[in-house]
Amino acid sequence: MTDARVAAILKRGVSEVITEEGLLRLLDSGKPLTLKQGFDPSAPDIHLGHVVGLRKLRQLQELGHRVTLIVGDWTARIGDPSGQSVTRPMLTPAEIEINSRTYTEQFFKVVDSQKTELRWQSEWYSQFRLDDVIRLTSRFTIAQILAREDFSNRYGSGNPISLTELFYPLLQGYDSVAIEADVEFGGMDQKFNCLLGRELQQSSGQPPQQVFLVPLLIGTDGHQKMGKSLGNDIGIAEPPREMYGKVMSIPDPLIIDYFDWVTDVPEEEVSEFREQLRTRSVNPMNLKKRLAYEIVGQFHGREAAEHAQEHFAQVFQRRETPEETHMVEARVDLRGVGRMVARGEVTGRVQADIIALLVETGLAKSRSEANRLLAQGAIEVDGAKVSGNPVTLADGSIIKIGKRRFVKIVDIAGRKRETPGS
RNA sequence: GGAGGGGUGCCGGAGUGGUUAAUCGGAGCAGACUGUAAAUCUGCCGCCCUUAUGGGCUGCGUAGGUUCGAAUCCUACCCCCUCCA
Repeated sequence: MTDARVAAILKRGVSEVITEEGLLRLLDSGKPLTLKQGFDPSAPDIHLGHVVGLRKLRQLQELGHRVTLIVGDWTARIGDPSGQSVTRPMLTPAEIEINSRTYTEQFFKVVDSQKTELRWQSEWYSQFRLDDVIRLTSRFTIAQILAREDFSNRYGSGNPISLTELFYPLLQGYDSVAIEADVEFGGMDQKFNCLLGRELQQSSGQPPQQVFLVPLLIGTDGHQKMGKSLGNDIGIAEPPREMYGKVMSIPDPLIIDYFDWVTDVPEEEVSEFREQLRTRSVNPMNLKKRLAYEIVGQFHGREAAEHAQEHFAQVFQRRETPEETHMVEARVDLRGVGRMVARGEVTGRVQADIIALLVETGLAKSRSEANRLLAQGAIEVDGAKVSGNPVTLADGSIIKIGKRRFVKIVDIAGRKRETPGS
């Protein structure tokens, strides 16, 4: 009776299910399943790439299944070698704690917290003794580990592989044993690790978990899988405008994948979009606007999505200055910026050292960078391009840097003069 | 333990005594074009002073040394990789 719903779940945003028969059998059994999802607390922010899988968890929760979220506080010490980068720095327990809190908070924006159990790897690994480690490692051979492509590539090209990295898949796999997982979820790059879990469960006398692999969403750069460290991510905790804008910046070929994997736009409509793109009967930008609207709406609500859309149209399409009420504010004492001299107390206008202002408000990393921006004509104040220093501005002036960064100046000193009490 | 190779800017990777803040590619930033797409073109891309011209400082694993002058030569040390055992 759940067949139609299950079929829908398996249709979109799925790369591979191992094994599909196994999964269907479990789903048909009527028993609430334990869906395993692990996370590495070194990266606290969830982005759309994660959402592809999280949506699947959510959908299955709605059929009555339970998610077990594993905090990888031990694997985080190693750093996931999936990919090909080298060993990462270890995290302190305090950092892990903070990251975990942020992570779970965001996690539950997609997944139902009522149907989720949170487990820490340290629950079982802190009890581990050397004989446990030996027992675990003895079940695998180097050849098995090197069967994994990124390991063998690194090995073949002479890049280092630390022994601890070889442990990563083992630990992740053993987690499945510890919680008796029925299904493990992950991106395609987790295939090897998930399969290892199956083997460990089998040799521990448990039925092997099914593996539910979702595709890897390409990031805003259009080339690499989405990841915070690559700077091509769209975080689900980002403010609506930011999120909307980032979606608008994805290259056209990604539009359909995004619709398909991270929105609820009906299948038929997505097919229509695909066709329109193919025949060029639509300006892709319009589809992207719809996409951005859907995505922002999913995380911030309809109203925020509408505002973001309007803001986008205003600032980037009509090239107007955004409403001040939503602008980032830079609180500075206009009399104290750099070495500039405050004049014109009466009108409130002062000659400000724009370079110092940019640096002090964090809009430029260094004075050199600020100078460069100025020299390249990237700075506007109150709608007029700035070509030299100093610059006349006042409390409430708006500075624009490049195409998309706007900052409103709030003069602390000025405010103080007006309201001496606060 | 032995033999060989290597550590250069965010990444890749040139450079083996001076004109090298360090060729080139990628990433990034800015400008033009535009749909905050792609492609393309242009400029920038260590820090600081300077309106600008220009100048100063730091920099090629670490610490010393040779030299008028070193990423480039010498010494010691640290780290990485490959092969043999």
